[in-house]
Amino acid sequence: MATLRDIAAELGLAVSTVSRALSGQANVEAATRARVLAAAERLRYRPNALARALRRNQTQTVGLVIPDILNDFYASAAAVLQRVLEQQGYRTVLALNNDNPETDAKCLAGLLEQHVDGIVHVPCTKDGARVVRDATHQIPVIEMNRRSSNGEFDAVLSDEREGSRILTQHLLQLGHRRIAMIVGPEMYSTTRDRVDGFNDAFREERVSRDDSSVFFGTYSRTWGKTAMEQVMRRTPRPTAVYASSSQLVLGAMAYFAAAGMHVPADCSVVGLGNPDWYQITHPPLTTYAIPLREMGMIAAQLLLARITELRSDVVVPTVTRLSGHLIIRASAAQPPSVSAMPIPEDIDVNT
Amino acid sequence: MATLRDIAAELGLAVSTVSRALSGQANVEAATRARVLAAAERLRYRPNALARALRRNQTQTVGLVIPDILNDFYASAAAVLQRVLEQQGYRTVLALNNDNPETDAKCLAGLLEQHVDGIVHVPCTKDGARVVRDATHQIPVIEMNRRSSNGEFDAVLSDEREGSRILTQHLLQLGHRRIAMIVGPEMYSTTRDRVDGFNDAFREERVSRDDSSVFFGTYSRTWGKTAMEQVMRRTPRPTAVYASSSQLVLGAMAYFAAAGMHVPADCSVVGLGNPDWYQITHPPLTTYAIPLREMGMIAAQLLLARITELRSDVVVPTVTRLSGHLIIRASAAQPPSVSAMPIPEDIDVNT
DNA sequence: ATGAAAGCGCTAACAC
DNA sequence: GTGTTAGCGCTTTCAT
Repeated sequence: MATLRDIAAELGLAVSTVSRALSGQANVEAATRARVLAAAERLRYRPNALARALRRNQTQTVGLVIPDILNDFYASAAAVLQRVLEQQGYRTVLALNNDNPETDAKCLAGLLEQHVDGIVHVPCTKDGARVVRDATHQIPVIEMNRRSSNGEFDAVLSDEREGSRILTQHLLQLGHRRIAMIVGPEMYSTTRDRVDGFNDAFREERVSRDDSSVFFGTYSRTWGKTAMEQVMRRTPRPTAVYASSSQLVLGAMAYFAAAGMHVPADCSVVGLGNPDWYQITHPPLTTYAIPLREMGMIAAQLLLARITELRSDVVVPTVTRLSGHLIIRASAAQPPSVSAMPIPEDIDVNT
Repeated sequence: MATLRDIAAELGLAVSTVSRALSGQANVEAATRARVLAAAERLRYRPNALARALRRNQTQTVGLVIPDILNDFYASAAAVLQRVLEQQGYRTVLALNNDNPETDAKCLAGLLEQHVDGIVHVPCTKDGARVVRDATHQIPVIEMNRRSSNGEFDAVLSDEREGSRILTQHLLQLGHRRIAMIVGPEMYSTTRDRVDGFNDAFREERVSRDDSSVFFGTYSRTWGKTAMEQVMRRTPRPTAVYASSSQLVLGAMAYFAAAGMHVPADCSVVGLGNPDWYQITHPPLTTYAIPLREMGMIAAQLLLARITELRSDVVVPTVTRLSGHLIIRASAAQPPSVSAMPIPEDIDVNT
């Protein structure tokens, strides 16, 4: 690998001069700069980002810690975030925590050792990135999508409570009175927000929530299916289901297909989020789209701002909450006046 | 940030001793090591990966260059790859090239500057990662999924030609004679393989390919839809469609839904790949599943092997080609003896 | 078993 | 405008 020293030797200059020439600083004669550029080209010189980072004490790298790269929810935000940061000359290193606290801690620690300039984090614990705050070398952290309960960090969220309320209201206004809501672990702020929104809608519409219930589990396809089995065993049977993540939707729809039930004739369904394939489910899904791309963008910009910001005084954490929008397609309709359809037993959804 | 020097000062030791103690080397008295460990803990010492990398000339980092993080095709492989590498103590930095040659070159160059120890690359040009080979500092490159035509690199591929053949054969054996195949750009090795497999099947089944055709475009939802419009305008109309990527499937299915056509009654459909949602399309999709996770795993292992391998003698590039398997669901059936259904005009798929 | 010293490739303060 | 110097935090000979 050619280094500054090689160029300097080749040209009989000092390394510092070569450095200045290459990094476009003033105080270098035009002719000298030209010679340096030519030599750099000739020797195939590539700056060593490591050495530069060590010296300047900034890596031009940010860490992104998300639960799962296969989930459209995080991948959408990640894609935009990566692009924005790249445009500003920052690299993004991706770490996957699988919503596992231990893995999460490892990810964070790794990024710290790597001396990233900042972190965008989807927390999965109460404490969030406390590790980073406890570190001796402070770097900005932006929480995205979910929020830890320690309130020390900036956060970019979507208004899932509102989305949930709108979705539930839609169902209520269609005439549904027994609605099943399928969610993941209660410990995530998003889960609580979603449930709160669910309750808000009943309150607002002055409908008793007694006949409706919330099924807590995990945000997985399996739980979507299992929960549906439980839902359909209820008597009287719910007339609508709110599957609050794409994975849950997947499981729920698989259940209906395997059970030979028709949506929305036999049961209405609404989802949350809006991956591409929501358009081609049968029928296309009514859902509340969350502005994931915007969230990624804003998280990136906020992080950039925090990084370049004067480290001088204490900054007060900002919480940005973005609204999504209801997309009415065909999976939610009025409930049947009577529902006497028998429920099949032992359904195998894994086809 | 606490450094080795801080610990050394605290304990009245030399940095080198502290370094040895911390990195678990021999020649350190047990008592000394204990004191060092305690001090490190107390001062919240975190090793500086940058300094270590600069000194040791290896970063314990590998680069992964893929076209698109939102595409299940790449994300599946990426997820596994990341996990395997992490287990072996390597970080993965993700770079997205969008199948754009310029972006690709930038990604590669950036990774080189960052001194990654190796790269896994989905090439989008004839030359692939030639930039890396031309660099003065050689690092191993593994091509994944697609192959550049320069043959200098190891490659981990799936047998898409075979998959394509099997899928087409399935259609042929069901009785289809007019099959439309929708693909992306001819310049990708995968596209060519898929088309070759398509042709193989006709040859093998001794069926004339004259009534069937291949629609080249891009691997996008839009092209899936547009291509379908063109396909359905053909007379006589094809009885089956082979949409050779999930994005193309998405577009095609959206077309059918908007056109009010039924799969497979009005037209059979087969896909390629196997994202989760293929199970809940209406009807569930018959497809050829590609072992993406295995590919990611093998690419990771191969890269690790190349990295740790003696740099001594020239290695001859390995090509690993993995087979997938046909999944028969319900989207492909026998063709109707007669098909006289009119084709609707001006369909809006963007619902 | 421990210490001293050199140096990875770069930048930045300072001298000239 | 250019050179000299110091040093980022670490590993690794080589002495002792």
